[in-house]
Amino acid sequence: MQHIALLDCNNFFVSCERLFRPDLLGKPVVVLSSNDGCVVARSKEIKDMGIPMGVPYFQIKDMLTKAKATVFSSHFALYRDISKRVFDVVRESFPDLEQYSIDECFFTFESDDPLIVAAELKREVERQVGIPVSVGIASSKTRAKYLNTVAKKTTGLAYWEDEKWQQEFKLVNLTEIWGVGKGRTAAFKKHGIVTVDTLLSLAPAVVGQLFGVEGVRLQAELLGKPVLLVSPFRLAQKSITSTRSFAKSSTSYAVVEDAIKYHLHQCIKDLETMDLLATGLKVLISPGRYSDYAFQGASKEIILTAPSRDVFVLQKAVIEALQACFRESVPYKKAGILCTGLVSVDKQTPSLFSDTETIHNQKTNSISQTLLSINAKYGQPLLQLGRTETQGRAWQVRKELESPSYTTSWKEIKTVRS
DNA sequence: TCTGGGGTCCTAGGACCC
DNA sequence: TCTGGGGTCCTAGGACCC
Repeated sequence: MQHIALLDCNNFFVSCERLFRPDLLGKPVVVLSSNDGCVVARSKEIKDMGIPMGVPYFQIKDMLTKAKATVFSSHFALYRDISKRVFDVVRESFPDLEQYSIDECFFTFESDDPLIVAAELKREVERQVGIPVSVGIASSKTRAKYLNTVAKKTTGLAYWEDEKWQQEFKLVNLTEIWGVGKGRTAAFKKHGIVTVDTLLSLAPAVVGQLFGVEGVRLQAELLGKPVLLVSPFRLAQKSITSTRSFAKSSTSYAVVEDAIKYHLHQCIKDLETMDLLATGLKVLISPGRYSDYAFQGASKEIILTAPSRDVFVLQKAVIEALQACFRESVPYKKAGILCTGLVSVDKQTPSLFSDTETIHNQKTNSISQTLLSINAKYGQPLLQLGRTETQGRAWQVRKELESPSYTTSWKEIKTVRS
């Protein structure tokens, strides 16, 4: 029988931090989002205290201190590295896995006793990497997702026979289902639909009429008929963004421009890594979401005459766009760049109008390359075109509680004595 | 004082065309 | 007084996810 499994790391960011701080096992730990803004990962002890996901740090700081919780800023270089190690182990047994997020993957397999297969994999990941994982197994992705949450509450493994689905699934609240958020919950509720069985009792045509294609898809998936397929092939990425909130808002053009340049460089670095070019760029600037200026955000899109990742071409365009949408007197709290229309370098179509630009690009490309390689060697961002660190301090993020780079920097590698 | 960042997909509505 | 209909393409914004 064909099964779809979802393997998910338990409290992933917390588990990564604990890997190098085994003294924190069994103790309350949280990891914060960028800027030390919100809680994005919680240990079981924290969840048991009733602290919800995504709550602002400042609101629960006292509570955490009282509980003697350990608090970390997020450390993505570490998490990405550990993530890769987890999937490398899964890939040994299931080479066609589909990586769904930094801490989850789907894979398919055939077996009459799926729990044995999953138990073996769980053991192996935990032995080789040390990150605890849970596996849910079912006949559709949406069902597997749900069983993963069941697994997390029990032994870390879950698989249900048909009978069990009939009995147990009926009264599950739709809010617990993958793909049902605030909007869809409200739409369902308007028609008196709250639990899984009510949705399943409707004819597909009715569901389609009321809730569109997404509704029909969801209904089939919940019935155990797979609509979303597991595929190892990642579709080409469609956009790259780099955005960040400032530690303090600012009305200074120079500060915002500096942030924009920084994000452009981050995007170019990603384009370089993925060997892609961008056809469009968008400059995004916005004030604090909770300030009086909340709706004064602005953005400006630029369509390039030819796909590019040349820092000279892009920076010029981006600064023009910023000047066009920047407003004096608005206190900006966030800035960023969105790259769209990504194309791979070998599929690049030369522009009808870009004769001169091509020549220009060849010259400037080598300068861009040189900048990138210097930065890659010495750790970025050492050298950036037209940018100095003089404005940097003004918008830099807070990251006061970051753990050492145990696995990605030789300088910070852990010393073990015996 | 202090409220994340990076993605994808869908839909409604405007612009445009014949 | 009376002012088309149908199609495509694009974009902004919303919903959702981790």
